[in-house]
Amino acid sequence: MALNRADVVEAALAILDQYGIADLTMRRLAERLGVQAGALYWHMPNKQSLLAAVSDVIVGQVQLPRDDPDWRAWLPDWAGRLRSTLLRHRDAAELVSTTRATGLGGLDWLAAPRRRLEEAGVPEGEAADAVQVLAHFVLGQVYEEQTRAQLAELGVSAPPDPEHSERQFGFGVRIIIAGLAQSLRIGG
Amino acid sequence: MALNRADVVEAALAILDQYGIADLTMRRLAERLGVQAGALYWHMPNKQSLLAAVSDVIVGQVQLPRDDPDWRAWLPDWAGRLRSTLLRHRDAAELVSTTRATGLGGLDWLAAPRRRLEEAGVPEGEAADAVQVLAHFVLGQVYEEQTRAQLAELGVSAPPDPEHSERQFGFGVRIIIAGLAQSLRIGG
DNA sequence: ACCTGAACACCGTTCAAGT
DNA sequence: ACCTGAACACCGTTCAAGT
Repeated sequence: MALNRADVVEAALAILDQYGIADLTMRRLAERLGVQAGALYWHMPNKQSLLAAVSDVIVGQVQLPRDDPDWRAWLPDWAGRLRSTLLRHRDAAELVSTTRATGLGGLDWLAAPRRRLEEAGVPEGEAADAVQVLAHFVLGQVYEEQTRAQLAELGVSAPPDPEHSERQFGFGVRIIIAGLAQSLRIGG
Repeated sequence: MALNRADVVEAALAILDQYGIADLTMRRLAERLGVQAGALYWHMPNKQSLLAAVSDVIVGQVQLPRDDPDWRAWLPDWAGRLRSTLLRHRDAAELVSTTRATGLGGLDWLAAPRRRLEEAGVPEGEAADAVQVLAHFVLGQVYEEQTRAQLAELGVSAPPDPEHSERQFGFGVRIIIAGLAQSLRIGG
């Protein structure tokens, strides 16, 4: 059977998970699919689009928290889910960061937290900015976690303490939520 | 005269500023220095180290704010200086982010803000975490600013509104400072 | 000590030609 | 419609050999 776009993206994600972003090359991907490298360009315009598609799949896996009347509980929950989804895929934070920066991703995965803040009475623009702050923190934090974990795998550095990462993450999220609560001066 | 490490790093920074990180290749760098690519490996162990060295030069250019009895004024000042230093060099946010994640940078450029918080009475560990939150935000924000600016240069997207970036940055910094002030419950 | 020349093992992308 | 084969223009890195 002939290949389709979804097959290509799925195989790319599998390579990412197993070998990391450095080994996610068009040639390796083609090999895994039993096809020549050039064939991939029938399904994708270029590598950037492929990476964006993989990024979309990953952030699409973030499950939204149940409704909670308190946005100060809902938002940390969401941030935690984003983090654990990223941690499930190798180099995911790096991939999602670059995709976000280039604006090539086709999924507006910050829409949900943005809407949650707007429901709480935060004006549109501020809700967008607020979610951006949180997203930058989560991506930056997980990026570092994932890089350090891989360096440890190579024996370059000591393995990172998972509890420390957890604490650091919680601390950052709390700070941002507290700052939001004060700056936006809103209720539940 | 024979080349030295400093010459190599300086030339690398010049290429970064002019052409961006994608064009900062060992071969182009060698060409600019009038030398064969292999010669660079006499001065640097590999490309990663070169990038880390360039990153060190950039973050080393951040000038510290004058002493201010109020850390709530000092820290935003520092964040603003970090941002403008990054904006002066093409792709600097991306470069510094990856260097930070890999831990290859030789410069502890977060030491100053960390110390400033400790002087204000924040316990060591919390000061480090707090500065980390701020750093992740600045890097993430500028990363996006720089990528969008380059996309606009290529005519791919509309040029970003500098006032919007400014406002968004100020908003994020304010949120984080407010959150810190509340979570750490410290004085001037 | 510092660099050349040349190679090795790769990349992403294009495109005429095949089926 | 979908893929092959082969090329183009690159990469980072190594290393014997030169000066």
